[in-house]
Parts: sequence; C-alpha cells; structure tokens
Amino acid sequence: MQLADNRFRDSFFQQAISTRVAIGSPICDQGMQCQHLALVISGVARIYKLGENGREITLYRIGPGESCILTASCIVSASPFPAFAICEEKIEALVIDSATVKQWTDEYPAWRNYLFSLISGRLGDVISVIEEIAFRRVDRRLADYLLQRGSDDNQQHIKITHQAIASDLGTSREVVSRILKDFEHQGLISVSRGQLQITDITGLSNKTLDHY
Amino acid sequence: MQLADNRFRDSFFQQAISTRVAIGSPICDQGMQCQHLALVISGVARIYKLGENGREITLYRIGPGESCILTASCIVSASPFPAFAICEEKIEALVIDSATVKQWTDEYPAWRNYLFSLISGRLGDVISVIEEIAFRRVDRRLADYLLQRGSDDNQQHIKITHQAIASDLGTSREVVSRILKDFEHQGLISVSRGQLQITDITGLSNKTLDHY
DNA sequence: AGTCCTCTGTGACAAAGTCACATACATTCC
DNA sequence: GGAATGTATGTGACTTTGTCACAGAGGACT
Repeated sequence: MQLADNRFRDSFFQQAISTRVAIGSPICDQGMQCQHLALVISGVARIYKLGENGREITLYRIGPGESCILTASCIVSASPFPAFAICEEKIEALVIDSATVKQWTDEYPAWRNYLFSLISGRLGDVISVIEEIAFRRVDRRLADYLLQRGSDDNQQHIKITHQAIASDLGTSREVVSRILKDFEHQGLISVSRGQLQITDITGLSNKTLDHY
Repeated sequence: MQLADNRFRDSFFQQAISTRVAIGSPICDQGMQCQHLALVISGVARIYKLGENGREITLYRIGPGESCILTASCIVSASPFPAFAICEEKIEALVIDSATVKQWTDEYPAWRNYLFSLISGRLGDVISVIEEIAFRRVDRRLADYLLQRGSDDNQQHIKITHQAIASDLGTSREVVSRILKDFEHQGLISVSRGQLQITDITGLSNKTLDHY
C-alpha cells in the first residue's frame, strides 16, 4: 500500500496501535465478530478450518505487508469470522479498529484498492485450495508441499511434524506418514523425528505430475 | 443495492447494457481476462472448477440481484478468471465495462459497499465448500443436497441426473449412483432416469448428521 | 420394429480416511 | 546414569471414496 496521501499517512499513524502476538497464540476464533483489522509487519499467521472430526486444513497464511482479509470482510459485511487464525511466527502488527477501517474505505482510494486486492488475492488462494483437495491426489500434493517448503531454506531441510503437514494439506497424520515412508523407500527423502531432508529433488518433482 | 443517489442512477442506466444468455452457454472460461461485470436480473449462472480428470465442482451460483464477483475481483486486481461460468437458467443481465466499474467504485459509496459485500459473501461460500469437501462424508453431503433441492419445489421431486449431482458435489457419478441406490434400498427416496423423489424426509435428514 | 444417444448399474481394484493400538525418540527429573 | 513423561511415528484391519472398463436400460426418432 502506498502512503502517498499525507492526510492518510497522518491518520494512519494516529489510529494504528502496535501489538505483538506470541507464537502459538490464537488470533481469531470461528464465530467471532471482528472489531479490528490487523496489518502484519512481521511474522506469520495461519488461517485454517477445523472439522468436527478434529482434522484441520490451512486456507492460507498471512505474512508481512498483508492483513487478514477475512477480518476485513467480516467488518465490511458484519458477519462472523468463518475460520480460525493462529500465530505461527512471532507477529508484530498494527491494529486498526473497524470504524476507522470503514471511514478510510470511504475517504482514501489507495486504502480501498489495498483492501480490494487483498480480498481478491484471498479468494484466489481459497479457490486454489478447493482445486487441490477436490482433484489432486494426496501424494502429489505432498510432493509439491515438500518442494515448496524445501526451497525456503535452500538446503532442502524441513523441520516439521507429520501432523503439521497433515493439517496444512487437510488430510490425516497416518496418510502423511505412509506416503512419506513411501518416498523414503524410493530414495527421495529421508525422515527423522520432527524433520526431513529432500535427497532427490528431480525425483520428487516427478511425483507432483498429475498424469501418471 | 440502493440507487438512492440520483447521479449514480443516471450514470448506471446510461452505462449498463442489457444482455441475454441462453441456457447452457459458457459465460467465462478459466484464464480469461474480464472486461465486463455482469449484474444478473433474472436466471442463474453456475461457477465451477474443472479438474484435469474431467471432474467438476460447483463453487457457487449467481442469481437475481447478484453479480459475478470473481469478475469484479479480476477487474480490480487485473488477474485472470480462475474458474468456469456457465448459464444454468436463461439469464437477463446488465453489463458494465470494467473502466466504469472502477470509476463507480471511486465515486459512489453505495456501489462500493455492494461490491465489498458481494466479495465477502463469495469468500464465505467458497470457504464453506472447502469445509464440506475436506471434512464431510459424501453420503451426508448428498443427503443435504437432496433435501435442499427438494425444498425448492415443495413436492420433494427433483429433476436431475446423477452426473449433475456429482459435478455439484465434486465427486464422481458412480459414487453418487451407489449412494442413491443405498438411499433407495433404505426407503428414503425413489430414483428413475433423470429424476428422483424424496419419500422420507425425516429419514433423509438423519443421514445428514455427522455424528454417526 | 430398429437406431441412436444419454443415463445408470456393476465389479474389481486403487487411493484415502479411520481406529486402536504399539513403538520410538527426546526431555526432564531424580 | 536410569526412569518417567510426553510427543511423534508406525502398523494392520477396516470403511469410504475414486477409477476404470464395461454392460445394460430408457427415451426419442424413423
């Protein structure tokens, strides 16, 4: 977002309250009415759905420069928050109360565009999730997931539990464990408690292909 | 949407072009850049995803008074349309080109709010779809689906093929056929070619319950 | 009657999810 | 060091869901 408008910049720094959220803390719970919009400066939040069977699925994550658009969407349409949000990496954020959000939306085009583009982006994210879970096999999605995670750190070393992977992909821990073991037997990765290592990137990449 | 603002009303009727879409016609294809926003006056459009295996899943439908918010989202963020849209019931619509949409968004608060609430609504719809396919069993979802369809016409008579149901639910035709046959054996419905009849609403309602 | 075309049924199999456990690893506390 | 505790992973049996390759069945039209 551009803070080109001086008036807006003033108002922004006047209204925004800085906060910190500790890792693991819940941010929003399903059914909450959102009174504030949080703009993330640093850290990561994970937005997810919780099924009655206890399974989870990650809808998307929010990083620096982004803000929880579900919150914004709730504020604008005054509907309850339809998911859960939790802090994954220590968050610094600027908090703006809902009345101010609305006011800015009326007054500042730049702010308006920022909100619109955030919502659009999330809508796209969420539709991608649908495509994944509705049409793609778990082993291929898992391969994709590992490659993506591995490319963060360029050592292809990933520190995560099977349960956490399952929660991201919206499947169960047993399924993840089984497939990881398969991958290991095929020499693509090596797994140990709470972490794993990709040993054959090209081999793993082939596993992501949908046409068998 | 309120047309309270006279200036807006004038501009609206000046810019909006009336169109009709025949049943079965495609409206948007995946990957398209949207140049227009369509406001549905009458009729229904179905927005869906298509998997490489040929399966489909319905994201949501658009009825009178609504408009394809994906289109709006594409216009605002200039990204390609991420799904398919097809006309299910003969549509009358008002078409507005994207430049006008943007202009109105800047000028008219009512229009802005309308767009925001549409996007929020769709985001909610799509998240509900995720919840369904990620966590609920197909038989329960199918029972829900039938009850909902049946309550349109209050005779609980539904004219639809198994394939169409499968496309709505994001599963395959065989699965739907199997479960429908189960329901029939349990005396809940009776099926015939291209249509079915609910014979035991309470029995079918019990099938929707997630706790076994 | 026969000829299309679409819709539905079926059986065998593969993939995914569930359940009830058994182990294995890591940390902390004697 | 060793025991206890808590979390993470492994496993087998089973159900549900998805896939494939067909076989029929029901209408519509000549």
